This record gives sequence, structure tokens and C-alpha cells, in this order.
Amino acid sequence: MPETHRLAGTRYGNRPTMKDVAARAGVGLKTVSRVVNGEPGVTPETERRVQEAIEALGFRRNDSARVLRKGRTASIGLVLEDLADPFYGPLSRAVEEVARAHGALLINGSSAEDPDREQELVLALCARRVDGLVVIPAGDDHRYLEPELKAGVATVFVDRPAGKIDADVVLSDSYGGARDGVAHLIAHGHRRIGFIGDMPRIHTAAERLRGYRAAMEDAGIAVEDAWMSLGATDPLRVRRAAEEMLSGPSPVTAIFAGNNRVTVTVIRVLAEQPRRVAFVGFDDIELADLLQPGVTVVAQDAAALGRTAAERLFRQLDGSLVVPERIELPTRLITRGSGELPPAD
Amino acid sequence: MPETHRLAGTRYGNRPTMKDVAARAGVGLKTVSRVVNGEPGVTPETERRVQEAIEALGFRRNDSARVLRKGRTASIGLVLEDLADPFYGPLSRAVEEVARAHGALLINGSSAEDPDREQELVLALCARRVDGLVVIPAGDDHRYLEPELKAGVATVFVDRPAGKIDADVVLSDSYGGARDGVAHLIAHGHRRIGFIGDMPRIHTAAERLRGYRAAMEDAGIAVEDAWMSLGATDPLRVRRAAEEMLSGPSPVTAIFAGNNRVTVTVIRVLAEQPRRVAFVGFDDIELADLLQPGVTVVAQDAAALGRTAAERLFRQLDGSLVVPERIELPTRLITRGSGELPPAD
DNA sequence: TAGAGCCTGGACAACGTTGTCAGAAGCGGG
DNA sequence: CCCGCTTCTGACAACGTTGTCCAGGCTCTA
Repeated sequence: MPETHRLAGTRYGNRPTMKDVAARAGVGLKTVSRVVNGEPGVTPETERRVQEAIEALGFRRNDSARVLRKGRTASIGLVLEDLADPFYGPLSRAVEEVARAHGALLINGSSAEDPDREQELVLALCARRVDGLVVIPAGDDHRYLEPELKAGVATVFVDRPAGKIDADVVLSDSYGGARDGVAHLIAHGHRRIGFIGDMPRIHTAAERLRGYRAAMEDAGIAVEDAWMSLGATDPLRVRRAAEEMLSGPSPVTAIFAGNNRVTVTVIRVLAEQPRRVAFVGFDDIELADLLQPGVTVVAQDAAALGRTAAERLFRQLDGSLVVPERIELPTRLITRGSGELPPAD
Repeated sequence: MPETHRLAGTRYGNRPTMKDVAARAGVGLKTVSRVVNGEPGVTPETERRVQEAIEALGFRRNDSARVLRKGRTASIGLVLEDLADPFYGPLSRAVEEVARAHGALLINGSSAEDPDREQELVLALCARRVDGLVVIPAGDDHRYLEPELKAGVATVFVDRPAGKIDADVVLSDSYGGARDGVAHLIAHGHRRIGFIGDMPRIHTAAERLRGYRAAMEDAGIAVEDAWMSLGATDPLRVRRAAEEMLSGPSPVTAIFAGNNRVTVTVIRVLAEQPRRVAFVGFDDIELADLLQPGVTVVAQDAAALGRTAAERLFRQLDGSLVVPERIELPTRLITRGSGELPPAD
């Protein structure tokens, strides 16, 4: 009575299993398995009968059972900060493409920059036995991953290095990029340059700050505290920070922004200013070329970050990689106008 | 000999199981299960011993086995068109938040607007026994999902309706939004208005085209074929289409763009034009307010689409929803300047 | 002190699949 | 006509977890 399936009544219907298919096709369980997996040694006639039964019952192999038996899940996990951030979209997509090329699915989650949530997510992924992990870390202590690494879970950190463990990491050259960006402003005559960035506990933020300081020092400029705002993340605080450094006793004539979110807010503030203030931002943003003036940025290639990380991940899984490495991708200064404005004081 | 674990030598190390933990803690298998799941009936002293063993071995529960036993995976699948598209980032994030609130993980994939790839992804997700699916369909025939629906896989379609099956769907009011946007241009004196949109086989594209036609008809304007470009997706073709309708025998004085990608390209083209051409785009874009002139758009709330869909999904899983419904979310016309320019001919 | 009842812990089966292995059937050659 | 070989098929165990059920030890009361 095939109807019992629908009548069984549990809200979550009983799905047909290979056993059901076998019964319907009048063959053995293993034969169904063979057909489903395209293994050789099945007569065309038998295969047809099995296919028919599969079709009729709407059978789909239960991958949980398969994974349990085989050990590999053909899925990888991606933990990032915020899927909605335009910087992570292309990165995520690049990871997905590589995963797809290797027949793997992508499970992903946003840590919202919260170390606990990061750990929770990563461990949940490990419990699902993902074959590998791509992590954009929020925290700075990843020793909780030691058992996983030992167990052979491939792991690559992206955008920021892992904390207190030895693991692969793929980064953009935040320090060099920021230094070049600030040096660019200095080369155009600026000396009072503001820096607005994220909390220095975030590696990239710290590196970009370091790049800013290095460029200033190289030029022999003493940085004033009032020129730096660290940890301003939400638009309101960024706005306030920008307005303050533009109106203090020694107002800045140029601003360097530490990431894309800061950039969009600062651009808004600058658009309201009576005088032209030079600007360079870290991360490219869409339509930057169409603004007046065009926005000069230090661009990093988010897709390349994701692709590089994912490829490394699968090379770990191949067994062709053993020693963790640190890969740093270059950034690119794109001049569009805002960074080439002269000081206006 | 606990060392055998490390020595075992299979590249994919043997992970400790509950059995190993039980042996080490000197308790029964089920007791470990109880501790791991926080079930009652374990002495604090026993629990401590078990926890210690878990810690020492780096044990993580194998969720594949758990799923196999329990039937639910606590994960949902999201199939969309392109994770890298800024429209889908917030949508995806919203789905994730709702999933998280329900203790579920999110698996997602991009169909790249390819129906076969959509089906492949969806079926892979079903094989993993996701509890539910949020699908932004690429194809127009979803009968392949019938067995899944029957089996109780909660399913919600977003942004575009399902094809040939009866399922929940959450949409933006593409027709109404486009009609309003075009009517807005007409109200500002335009009569020769161009439309550049995606392939009409995509539901939203067809609806927006329908809205355009409706607005034109309402105003008694006969639409010329040269004013419409359908299926131009890549920047080059969009550019060509825009340039053609701006230079023909009866050049348009305004353009309506069918989605965000078309919008950014058209804006570039218009910026190069000697005369001012009015513009309204479907979908809001970042920094639209800072361009000269500001970009008038018909905005849809991507996060709300995702949230609504996901909430409906979990209500299906609760069992509180039975009858598929079609929910249409309103759009909002945001005037910023480009849509209020008068005709310049 | 015996009996009732509770609390803790463990043995065992089951979930749906795949790997192993052995049996059955078909076929050709001696 | 029988043997041996190949080709196809199926029985069975195992993967790691959880649900069921029972046993043993304890406390409490009469």
C-alpha cells in the first residue's frame, strides 16, 4: 500500500528509501544503490526498472546516511562578517564557484563581528562535518579549532589572520595599501590628514592604521590624536568623527577612510562641506567614478581573496598542501579625483 | 591506546565518537549522549567526568548521524541568482537571521540564472534533507519539486513565482512599481520614454515591462519598438541599447531601467551625454543620492523580502500554514532629481 | 527491616546508506 | 555434458547517534 506513505500522518512525511525503491522494482537494496551511484554491473533492463521505481516514488538519496557511511560531506563552510556587506558578496561568490568546481556545496553564516558567534558557527559547521572551512575571523583566538585541524578539516583564514594557531591565511596588503593611499595624499601637498577606521582589534583595521602612521612618519609629519578616529563603525559615529576633525583647531585637509562603510559615510559628509576636502578610501565602491569628484580608492580584489582561499582549501584536501602559509595579495590605488585635490586652507 | 587515533594515518583522521568518550570517562554510551544534549538524569560528578573526556579528546558530535536518527537537519537552503549581486546580499542576510533565530543553518548557492543549475542545486539541498527551501527561481517549471513538497519540505519562492506548482511566493510589486516610475516621468512631461530590462522570461522583467506599457497606455502614448530593449544584461549590450535609443530618429528624453545592474550602466551612459536625460531605475543603489543629479528609483526592500519569506518558511514548518499564498510587498518611489528633469529636446 | 518508588546508567535497536563478499546465472570450450 | 569463467545480484555489517526499555542502587516510609 503505497498510500500509507501519505497517510502515515507524521507531519514530516516519510520519504521513500532505497529499500522502498528496491521492493517496488523487485530487486535488492544494493542494486538500487548501484544505479543511484552509477556504479557498473547492472543490466540495462534492471536499471530501467529501478529508474522507473525511483521516478514513481520520487526517491532522493539521503545524503546524511551517505555522509555517515563515507566520511566526506562534499560541503565547505564559509564564516564571514556580514553577507550583506558589498565587500563579501563577491568574495562569497568566488568561494562558491571554486566549491562548485569541486562538487561541493557551500554553507555560510555571518558572525556579525562577534567572536562568540564566530565560534558557535564554526563549531556548528564542524558538527555537520564540513570538509573544509573558510573563515573571516571575528575573534583573535582560534585554539578551539585545534581538534578540527588535527582531525583533518581543511581550514583557510581570509582577510585577517588566525589567532594563536598555525593556519593558512590569505590577506590583502592592508598596511601597504593604506601607506600608499596616505602617501598619495601627502604627495598632493596634504599634511593634516585624518584617519577614520574600525576598531584596532580587527587586524585589517590595525594594519591600515599602521600604514597611515608609516606614511605620515616617512613624510616627517607628527600625527595629532584629533586626526584619528578608531572604532567608529556606525554611520552616526563616523559622521561625528569626520565633522570633528574638519572643524577642530587644526582641521584636516584630507581624510583617509579605513573601509568601504566608512567611505560612504565620509563621502556624504564631505559633500556637505563648503570647501573641498581630499579623500582616499580603502576598498572600491560602486559608482565611485561617477561622483563629483570621482572617489580615489585603494582597491582590493575581494573575489581574488575568496578564490585564492578556496583553491588553497581544496589543495589541502587533495593532500598536496601541508605547511600553512601566509599569502598577501596586493592592492591597487585607483585615482579618480578626490585624492588628487590640493589642500584648501 | 588512544594514540592509535593519531597514528591511524588515514589522511582524514578518525574523529573521536561518543563511544570513545564513554570509554575514557568510564560510563555508558547513552550517558555521554545525555550530557552532550543536556538531558536530565546525570549526576554532576558523572557529567564532570564526561565533560572532561569530551574536552580531552576534542569530541564534536557528528550531526550526520544525529540527522539520520532524528529526521530534521535544522538547516535551510537558499538558492538565488548571484550572491555577488548587491540586491541579494541583504536578502540573504535577512534569511540567515531568521534561520538563526530558529536555530537553523543556511546553505546557499547561486543558480547564475540557469534553470538546470537551479534544479541541480535544489535537489542537492533536498538530498541533504534541508528542512526548508527559499528559492529565487531561475526556471519556470518546478514540478520536479513535487515529491519534496509531498514529503513536507517547506518551500517558499521569492522575487519570482514558482512555475507549474502551487507554492508560497513572496514578491515585490514589480508591475505597480514600474508603472508608477514611468508615470512619474510622464508627469514630468516626458512622452518618449525608453525601457531597458532583462529577458521577459524572467517574471520580474516581464512584470516591469508590463508596468511600463500600462503607464504609457494610460497616458495615451504609443510605444515605439526602438524604445524598448529586452534581455540586455551585460554592460556592453545595455550601453549599446541606451545609446541607440538616445540617438535614433525619435530619441527618448527619459529612460526607465528594469533593474540595478541596468541602472548603473545607464547612469554611466547618461553621464556622458551632452544633454540631460531623465532617468528612473528599478531597485535602489548605494550612493544614489550623491550623484549629480541624484538618482530617482523605485526601491524594493530586499531584506523585507527575505525576512518575510523565511518567516513564512518557518511557519510552514510549525505546521501553522497550510495553504500556499502569494504575498506582494509594495515598492517605494524615491525622488532624488534624475526622474524630475524636464524633457530636453 | 522490608517494600515501594525514584534516580541513574547502560544494552540494544534503528535511522538509510555503502563496502564486502559470496552466491546465482549465463556462457563458451573441452 | 560438465567445468570454469564472467557477469550480475543480494545478504549483511558498519557508520555514530538517539529512543526505548530495563536493571541496579539508593532513599524514604511504614
